[in-house]
Amino acid sequence: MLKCALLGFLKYQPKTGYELKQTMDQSTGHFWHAKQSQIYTTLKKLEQDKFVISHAEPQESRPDRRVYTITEAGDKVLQEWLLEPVTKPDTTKQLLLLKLFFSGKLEKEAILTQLRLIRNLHEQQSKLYKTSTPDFIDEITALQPELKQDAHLWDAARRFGVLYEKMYIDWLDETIAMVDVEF
Amino acid sequence: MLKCALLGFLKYQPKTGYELKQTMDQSTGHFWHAKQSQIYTTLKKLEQDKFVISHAEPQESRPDRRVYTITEAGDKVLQEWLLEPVTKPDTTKQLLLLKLFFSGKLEKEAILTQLRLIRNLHEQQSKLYKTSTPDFIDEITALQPELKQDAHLWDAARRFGVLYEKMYIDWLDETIAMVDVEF
DNA sequence: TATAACATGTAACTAGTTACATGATTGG
DNA sequence: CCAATCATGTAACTAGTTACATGTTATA
Repeated sequence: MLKCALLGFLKYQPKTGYELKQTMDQSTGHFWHAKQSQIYTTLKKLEQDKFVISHAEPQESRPDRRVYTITEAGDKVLQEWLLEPVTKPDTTKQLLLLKLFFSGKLEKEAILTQLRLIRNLHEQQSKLYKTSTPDFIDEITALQPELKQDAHLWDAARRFGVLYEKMYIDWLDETIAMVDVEF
Repeated sequence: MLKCALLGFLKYQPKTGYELKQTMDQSTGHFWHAKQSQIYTTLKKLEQDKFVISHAEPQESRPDRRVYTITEAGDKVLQEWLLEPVTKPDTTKQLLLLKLFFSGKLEKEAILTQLRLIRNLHEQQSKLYKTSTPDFIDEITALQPELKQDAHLWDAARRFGVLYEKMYIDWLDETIAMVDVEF
């Protein structure tokens, strides 16, 4: 699906592999991510399939920037993919839950330490999402009114992050309390 | 990590690949799953590494059951894995969010249909988790008191499922309402 | 003086999915 | 009679990760 994600970003504007990585990290990072190396190999495949074309922009003292542009064929597959409904919930893999599931024989403190460590991480993550974005939507709407709806959906995805982190922390607090009592 | 999950289950008792699949689906299914084929190939690797041993139990009119047992070496790696803390939050991939993120140019009804479809799925999923388990913990504690703590952690994992589905549905309702107003 | 940002990519690997192949028994 | 359950596995594939390789410029 990374293919479709890259096409999605390139639909807005042509970008290099390097820029795509940054854009992803800043926007879809919390629900879709990829390593730089995978982005480069996927772009190569997309170009073989003629869903994107690239041209090299020479630079002094740096490797050429290879800028990718979506083609009509690419636009078509993107459109088809967007219209094809998601028909099953994502099966997420949660390492922490897996480990916890098998941790019944561990010492109380080992479990609590683990849970508190993860709690800190989620606390931090939570803060990242809380930058207010109604403003941001107003700004986009003022500058690029054609992106108004896009901006609302971007914010919906951000909201998911906010609610997810809140839920996660609530669950951790409840679980920490339970371990405290039962172990 | 499937390796560790399989070792975790085999620690409780020897099982076949087929049984491991069923056990996973019923217990860790919502945060860790695997296809039957992957389970078989992973068991083979675990046996090469001497972390499990297997023996064939002949059966009439069916393939032999190949029952896997965890070895001492396997127990050791399991233990090490359990003690090694998880130091970063899971990066989950959410196909629905990815698609939604790029759906700004879709028709209002296409988006709403998609969101409602997913809402149904999560509604169903949600019901699966809501079977009360305080009873179940009491039962385990009565029959196998040595598993009492395990049972509490299994229930914590289930609780995560409950809270996750609730959060997801809340977010969907909020997003559906937003699309209704803004599109 | 070191490290982050810029900028590209390949090779080897691990993980996971899909499709195939086989075949009896049980329940609706 | 058809589908589900039991029960094993392989082959080919896609997806994703880790490690390597190169080299400049700006900033702290």
